[in-house]
Amino acid sequence: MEDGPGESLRAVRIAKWQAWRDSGQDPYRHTRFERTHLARDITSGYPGNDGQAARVAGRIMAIRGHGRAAFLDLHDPSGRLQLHVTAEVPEALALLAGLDLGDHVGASGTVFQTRRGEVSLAVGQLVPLSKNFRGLPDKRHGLTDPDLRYRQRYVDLMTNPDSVRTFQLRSAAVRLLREQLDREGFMEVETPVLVPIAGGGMARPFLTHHNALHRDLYLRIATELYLKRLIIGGLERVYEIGRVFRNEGVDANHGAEFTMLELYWAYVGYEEIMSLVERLLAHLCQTLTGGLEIEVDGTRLDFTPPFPRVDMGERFRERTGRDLLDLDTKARALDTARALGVHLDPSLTRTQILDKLVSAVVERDLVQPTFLVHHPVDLSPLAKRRAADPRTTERFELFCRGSELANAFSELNDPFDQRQRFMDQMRERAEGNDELPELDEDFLLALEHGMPPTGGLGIGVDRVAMLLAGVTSIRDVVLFPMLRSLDRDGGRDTLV
RNA sequence: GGGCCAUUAGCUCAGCUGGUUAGAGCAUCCGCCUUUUAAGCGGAGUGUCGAAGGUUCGAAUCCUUCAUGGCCCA
Repeated sequence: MEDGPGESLRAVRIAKWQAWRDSGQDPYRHTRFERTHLARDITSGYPGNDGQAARVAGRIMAIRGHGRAAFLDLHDPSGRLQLHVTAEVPEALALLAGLDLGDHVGASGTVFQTRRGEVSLAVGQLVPLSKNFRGLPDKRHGLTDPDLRYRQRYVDLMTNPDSVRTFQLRSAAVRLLREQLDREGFMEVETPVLVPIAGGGMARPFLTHHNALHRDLYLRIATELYLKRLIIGGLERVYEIGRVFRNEGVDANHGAEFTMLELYWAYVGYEEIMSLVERLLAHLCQTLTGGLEIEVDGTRLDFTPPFPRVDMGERFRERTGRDLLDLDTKARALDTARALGVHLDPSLTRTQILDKLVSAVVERDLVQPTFLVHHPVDLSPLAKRRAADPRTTERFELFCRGSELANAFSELNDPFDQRQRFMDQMRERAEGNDELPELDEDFLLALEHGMPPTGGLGIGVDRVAMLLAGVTSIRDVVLFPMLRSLDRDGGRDTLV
C-alpha cells in the first residue's frame, strides 16, 4: 500500500491490531462466534428478558467513552444494540483501547436498562472479530457521493439503511414474482447466456470467444427464442429470471446488463398476459408498499387494475394527424420526423425511425401505468398479426413514467410467416441496422415442429424495483453498477 | 454525441468580484470523565483544493484541455 491520505489512520489501527495480537486477542483467529440474540430480539423482549444472558455480534458504529467505562453501538442485520462496558470487567475495558469504529465484535453479557431508558447489554466478555483499518464515513450523513456509493457499495450498505432497504425490497420483489408464478403453474428454467445468435430483441450484443470450440459467441440480449423452444417441447408454462446484456449506452434507465423476467404460456393470447401483468404488479405493489399507489419523484402512480390501454396507431394519429401505418417508406418516415421536429440520424433505417417516432410522440407521455397496444408488424417481428388488421400485432408494452416496464405479445407460431419476418430483418440489416440479429435457422427448425398458440412476456425487473423503491436511477437498484475506470489514462469502459 | 452543474481533510460541506499561513462539523490523535446516546470538557489540522497546462506580482478562485460523477437533451 502506497502512502497517501488516510495512511496515518490505517497505521494507527494496524498498531492497535498488533497490540491486540500481543495480548492474545487477534480478531482473525476466530472462526465462529455463537450468537444467541439479534439486537432487535433484545430490545423488543424487554422487560421480560431483564437480567438474562445474551450473546450478540456485529459492527461497532459508535463509541461513547466515559473514562473507565464506555457505551458502544453495535449494529447487526436486525438493528442497533447498545453495549455497556465498565471497569467491573477489566479485560473488556482493556480491549476498548484498541477498539475503533467499524470493528466487528462479539459480546456476551446481561440485559439491562439504562437510566435514560435504553435497553442495553452489560458486557461480561468482549471478543474482537475483525478490524476496520479504513474508518467509517460521517456518522450523520453516511456516504452521499453517488460515485463512491457505487464503487464502494459495502460502505454504502454499512452506513445507509435506506440503501439496505432498497436491496431488501428488490430481493423481496423477485421472490414474490417467483412465488406467484410458481402458484400459477409456471416452471422456472435456465437457458444459455452464451449463444451463437443474439436473437429475441433489437440490440447490439456483446461478443466473446470460446477457445476450445474455436468460435465466437454472443452474450444473450433476451431469453425469448430458447423459452419458445421449451414451449414447443411441451413445457407449457415456463419462465426465466436472468441477466441479459445489451452493448449500448448507459443512463438513469439503462444498464449494459439488466435482469429480465420472461415467461411463455401455451394456449393463451396477449389479453391473458395483460391481466397476468396486472396481477403480478398489483400483488408486488400491495405486498411491498401496503397499497396500490406509489410515489416516485413527486408523482403518484396508481397500479390498481385494470391499467388503461392506448392503441398505438390511434394515439399516434391523435398526436400527429398522420397514420403510422402509412409511413411505409423511409422517405415518408423521415419527412414525418422532420415535420414533428424529431431530430434523428438520417442514416437510420425506416423501422428505426418509426421506433424513435413512437418513442418521442407516444411513449414519453405515458406516466401512469398504461398498456400501449397493437404495434405495427414492422416493429414486432416475433408477434402474431391481428385478424382485424394484419399490419398490426397482438402486442402490448406496459409504460410507466415514460419508460418501458414490460413487453408482451401473442407469439408468432407460423413458421413461414416467421421466416418471412426474419428475411425482412436480414434486408434491413443489410441497410445498416446493426441491432438486428442474424437469421436463426435453428429456431425456425424448432418452430416447424409446431408451437401451440402462446402468450409471452418480458418484464424489466430492475425498473420494477426502481418503482417499488421510489428511486429514479437504475444504479440505485443494482448493487454494483458498471462504472468507468479510475485509471489515470482513463476513458476506457472497464469494470472497476 | 450536445448542454449545464459538481469535484476542497477519511466523510459531509463552507471558502464572496484573485490577495497573508485554506476553514467548520463528524471522524482521527493526546488528556479528563462509571448510565451516555448527535454524550460532554480541554488540547492537536491530519490537505497534490480532481489532473495537466495557461493568465497574473499573486490562483482553491480566472482561462484551456482532460478525467470522474450528476442532471437535462439527442
